[in-house]
Amino acid sequence: MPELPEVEVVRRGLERWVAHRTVAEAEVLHPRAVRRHVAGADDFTHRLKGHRVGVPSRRGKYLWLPLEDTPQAILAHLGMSGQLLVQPQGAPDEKHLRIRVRFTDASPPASPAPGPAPAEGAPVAADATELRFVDQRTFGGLSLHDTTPDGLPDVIAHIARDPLDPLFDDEAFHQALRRKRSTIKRALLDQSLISGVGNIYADEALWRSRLHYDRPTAGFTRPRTLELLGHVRDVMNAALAVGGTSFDSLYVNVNGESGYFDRSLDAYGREGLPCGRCGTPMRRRPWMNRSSYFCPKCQRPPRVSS
DNA sequence: CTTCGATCCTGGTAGC
DNA sequence: TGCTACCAGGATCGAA
Repeated sequence: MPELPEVEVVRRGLERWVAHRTVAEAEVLHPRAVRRHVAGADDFTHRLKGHRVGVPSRRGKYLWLPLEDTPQAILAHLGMSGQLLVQPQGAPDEKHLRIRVRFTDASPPASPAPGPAPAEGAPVAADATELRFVDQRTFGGLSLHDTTPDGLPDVIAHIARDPLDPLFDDEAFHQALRRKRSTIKRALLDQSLISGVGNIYADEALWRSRLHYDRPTAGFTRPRTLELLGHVRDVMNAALAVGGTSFDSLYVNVNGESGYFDRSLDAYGREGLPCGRCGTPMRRRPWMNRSSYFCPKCQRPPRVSS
């Protein structure tokens, strides 16, 4: 369940290992992984071939690799279980390998290869690596899109800036909340309002803010909105500081190492465990076909709650 | 127009 | 043991 910090960790890995390399060949092993590329798998592979990858960018949970000297980019979304791995060529295929991209050139010099060291007596060129998209549940995928003049893939123009973006507009976000007839957790997960927040960090930020997930947004005061945004940024920065998070064992960062931190979360997944502030057992409630975790004492439900 | 719920997918696990 | 049911959940789409 990669959210913004995990995706940013992947982006950094791609910048390190894939930027400025030229695509030799792409191979689609599962058509569903390119379903957002409407022209199909063959078109996807043909159009990648021979292009040089630029510096990866990210907005919210989306990341993309610009193709240099073209107005196009490879857009990636990891969905729930997607991984982008940089693996030595010849490493065994992962069980859920969906897309493979080989390059004509090596990684930048002076770079130790990711992954396990080559077996003794069978040396592998240190930078003979390829990019792999691995995804058990195939909610994620890759696709090629035209970019807008500011470099954004056109299909994600509706995705809002994320809270770590210097151009994120706190005041505009607050006014949007006030206009909504919605509740705060729904709003936090609405990628057209604020991007990059998923179920885990939403629960964490709400716990820190002592806000119940069903609280209506219309009555939010500016200080309350700003405090919440502060906590959203804090939980994301904390996760970034330890190299991304989530405890779903499916998630592995771009170098093939586990990106999950051991730090216990304060809310998510803590049903029945004591609240870190007041000791009250935390609760889990079914919510939008998933779960919300909260402290029933610190995070009181609104009066008019379903 | 906004809001909201169903749906996609697969592997792990709980329960019988 | 072997089966079923359920759970994880981001984004999209269509219904209300």
